[in-house]
Amino acid sequence: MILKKEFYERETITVAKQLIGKKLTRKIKNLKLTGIITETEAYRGRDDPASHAATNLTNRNQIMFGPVGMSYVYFTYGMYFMLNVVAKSKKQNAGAVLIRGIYPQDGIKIMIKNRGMKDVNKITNGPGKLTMAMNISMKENNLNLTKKSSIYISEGIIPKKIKKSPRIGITKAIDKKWNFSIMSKDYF
DNA sequence: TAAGAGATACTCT
DNA sequence: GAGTATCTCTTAA
Repeated sequence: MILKKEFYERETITVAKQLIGKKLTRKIKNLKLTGIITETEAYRGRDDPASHAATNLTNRNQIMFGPVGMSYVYFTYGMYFMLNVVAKSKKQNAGAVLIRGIYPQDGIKIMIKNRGMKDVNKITNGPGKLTMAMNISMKENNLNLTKKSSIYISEGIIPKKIKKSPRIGITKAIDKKWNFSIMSKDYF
């Protein structure tokens, strides 16, 4: 079951928490790569200084102001792509959830090849790593994740325990615990 | 095993 | 021109 648009049309933080344990699918031609989402972060709009959408509309962040359930891919640190899903309630002007980590399910061999390292526990446990393993780049920006296409998110497992932490790699609003994660042993 | 720094290019001011 | 929602390697203990 692919998650519908309504799933994303809620408070960004709620969506971030509920995306934990869901299944991310990436299709490349006849290849299928999937993984269980293990870590997410919520980024809101004007009320969140750490968010790209904290300032006015720009070329890069405009997707965060647009329709929910779309992908928001951007480039950072000169090397890495980040994968986000637009998610916000009707009251918010903007918002998105950063997918920070997955645990590989299908197509593990391909992901190992894309990453050039063998340890399955380390090939997709970071936002820059998973986009590399799944071959995600700016071409995957602004796609509809609620439809069966080259990327989508569907029902996965019910996580046992979700951990809350401050968000990673930011300097503003570090008091907000909007990072959610599970350990692989907490899947069931 | 932990800590530190370099790589590298795009976006906004 | 400065800063960045990161990763990996190197070094040292």
